[in-house]
Amino acid sequence: MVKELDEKNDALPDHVGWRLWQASRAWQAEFAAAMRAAGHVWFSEARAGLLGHIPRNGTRQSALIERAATSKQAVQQLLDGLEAEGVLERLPDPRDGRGKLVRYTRKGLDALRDGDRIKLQIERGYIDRIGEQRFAALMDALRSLDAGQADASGEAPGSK
Amino acid sequence: MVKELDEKNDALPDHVGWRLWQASRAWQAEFAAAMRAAGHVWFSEARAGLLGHIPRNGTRQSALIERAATSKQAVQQLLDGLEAEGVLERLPDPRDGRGKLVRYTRKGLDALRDGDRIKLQIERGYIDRIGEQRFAALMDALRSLDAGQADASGEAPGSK
DNA sequence: TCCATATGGTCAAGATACTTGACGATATTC
DNA sequence: GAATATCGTCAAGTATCTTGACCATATGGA
Repeated sequence: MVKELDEKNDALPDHVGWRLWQASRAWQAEFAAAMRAAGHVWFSEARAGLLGHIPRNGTRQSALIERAATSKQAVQQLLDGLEAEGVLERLPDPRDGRGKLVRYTRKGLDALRDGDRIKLQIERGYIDRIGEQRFAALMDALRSLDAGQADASGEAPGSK
Repeated sequence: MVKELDEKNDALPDHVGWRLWQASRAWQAEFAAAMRAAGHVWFSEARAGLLGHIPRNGTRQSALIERAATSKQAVQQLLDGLEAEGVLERLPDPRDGRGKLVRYTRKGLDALRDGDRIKLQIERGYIDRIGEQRFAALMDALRSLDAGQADASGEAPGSK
């Protein structure tokens, strides 16, 4: 592999968005690999994104749709898949004949447990890499960022 | 919309991975919306991810494949699309009969220019939200994280 | 020089994730 | 009750990415 001279590393991006994207991708790849290695072969990033919005005690499907920033149909399809995998189950909502409740199965709760363990492992790795202080500053900044936008931002698509 | 009592906010995730993912998604949504509003309707996140690996003076397709963490076929398909949109063009590599060079068209360079402007706008918004210091700490942590892993990490798939 | 092997790129087919549009069933509001 | 809104589903299409197979050109060594 010859290093061409006229292709010297002419500035790859170094702005917040790029850095966030790269960091997020790296984290997800590491996490997904560990989850699959732990036997949760059904795991995918899209599914993880949805599960992140489902608290341990379950939720109503409609509430889930509000939280996730996608269309209700996308949420539904992910739920279909997770239900077929036996990670979740859907029950009729006793308080609303139209609604459904989503909750974890035993298998789903096991996955959450493994996920928590893996998260801690990855976090330890990060602290080793950049130090406790930088890591704390990172979390602080990310939390502030989140808090600062909660209101504005965009509409979920497909909600016609 | 009635607030059910037994559904009170039972801990949504608050770990690095989740925060990074949310922050990354928010940034990308904001950026993509602004790009499309600026007339670059061909813009998508996947395409942006690829363009981020193409320096302004172009690159060889094979070098691009090394940088992007996906299969050569995925890269090719994205390039096909971007070429069809007139954002990029591919030329035969004069130094390697097999190779191709990828470079921006006028349209592509215009988009890069608008992109730079939008990035700065978003960055200013972030600084307004969380303050200069937190923002600097965020960038510092993200850069350290990136530097600290450059070596390890995973193989690109599909490279059989 | 010629052959084996590696590399750069393409074609094709399938899986996943997501989007839009249309539609029933139940709630809510007046 | 009737009009309207909400909840969920079905169906079809698009974008992205994956794997596998395949040529064409380079490269390295006998």
